[in-house]
Amino acid sequence: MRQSHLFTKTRKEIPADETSKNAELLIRAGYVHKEMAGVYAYLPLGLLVQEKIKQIVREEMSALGGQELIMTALQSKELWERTHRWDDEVVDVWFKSELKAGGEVGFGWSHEEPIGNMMKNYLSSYKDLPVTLYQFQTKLRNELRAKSGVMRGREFVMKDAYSFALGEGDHNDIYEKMKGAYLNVFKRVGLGNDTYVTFATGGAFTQFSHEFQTICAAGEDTCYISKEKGIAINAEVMNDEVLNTLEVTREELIETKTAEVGNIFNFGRQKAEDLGLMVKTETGENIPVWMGSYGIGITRLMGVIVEKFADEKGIVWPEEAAPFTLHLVTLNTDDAEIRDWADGLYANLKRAGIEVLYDDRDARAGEKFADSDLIGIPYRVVVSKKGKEQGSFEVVTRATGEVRNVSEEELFQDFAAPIET
RNA sequence: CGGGGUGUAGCAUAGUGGUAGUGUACGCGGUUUGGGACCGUGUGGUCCGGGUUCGAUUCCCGGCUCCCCGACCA
Repeated sequence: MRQSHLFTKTRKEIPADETSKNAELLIRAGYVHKEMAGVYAYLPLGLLVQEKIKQIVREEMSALGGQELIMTALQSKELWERTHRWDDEVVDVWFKSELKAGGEVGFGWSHEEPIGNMMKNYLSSYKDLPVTLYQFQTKLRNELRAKSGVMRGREFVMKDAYSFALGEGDHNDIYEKMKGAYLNVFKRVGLGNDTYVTFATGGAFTQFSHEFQTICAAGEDTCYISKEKGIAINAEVMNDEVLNTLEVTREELIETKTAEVGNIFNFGRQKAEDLGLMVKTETGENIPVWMGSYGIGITRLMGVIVEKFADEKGIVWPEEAAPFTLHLVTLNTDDAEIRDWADGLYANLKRAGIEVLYDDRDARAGEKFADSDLIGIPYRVVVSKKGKEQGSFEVVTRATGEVRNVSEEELFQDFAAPIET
């Protein structure tokens, strides 16, 4: 994409109404627009990042047999009443509205009930199981207090998955696969070393649920972590009994601020029983199915990535989450020869399937570099008169600041996308 | 939801009971051109409703907004 066509602009000033690093940088660099407290629009650059993260999640969900769908934003009052979760006293994040024809609807803050209910149409025999579904949905939650930029909004994108299995064995199999898939996701977006499978409140069906907590100063949770044992315990369940169960001592654990980037939850048969989601067994008996639900906050994950990798100059995207792989920055744009050279390189890079943002603007070097640092694309390729004389480009790694001078041939060797076979 | 604060131009800010100033961004002219350059010039603004007053952006009341702390986060 040509940067001269990008409608967003960067800003030098820090927005007065943002104190979180993620929102400050995402706004300054032109990734998001704040519509109201806790509600952000995703602009072209922000949408590219969001789609990158979604694609990673999609690949991992697909790999374990998940099927993608999309449920509705409007939800049935009667359905939620059936599971006693319509009442504002029980669920305090509901947005609700009225139908003109009469009756109330809710705006989806979760989709466990609707998806479980819907599956009554499609699951009738043990032969239909197991099945895992997932979606990317904008969740609407009437939070009393939005905060931490995109990390805790009233409107946010979540990947939620739901599994349906005949028995505990099959369920556990899916659950463990899901755990592995989640770890792959966090590894791929560069958070592998700082993300822990965390023991947290289990609810009615199991002693624990598992959260995926990433070490992050801007996070809202507190965990006790042992790096050596790879164990993390959410402060909310931390006690002697839990320590004994997990065979770990208090002294081994370090108290750390974390952000919850995902969770996986086992409902047992209870949820299906509440909803009347039954299948026939081999012997003709009707039994409720075993359900699990699995979430990843896509937009929160984006915020966590910004928080963790940004430096004093701006955002630093890990390669797999970056809106583009290369930031092609051309200097000396008043020189037609240089401009043609850069235009040609841009065309070739695109043809080679490399994702590139081309800063073709007629601006000074300082401004272009400052913008490039702020936007945070992993590699910057500088085209200049100086380089032209030497027949090379300068490649700067955003994360480390490392500078290399490479020929066009070397550039393509380094960045050309592998041919899909 | 309890407590505290806030609101002036696209953004960031100053100031005042009597013509609202600066930076940035933006337009135009010129000098520059490898780390947000400079000179000149121009466009653009007091959250909403009520009250006090000859006159309110300023003072008072109410509302809304946004931010922070706490609570909440199944």
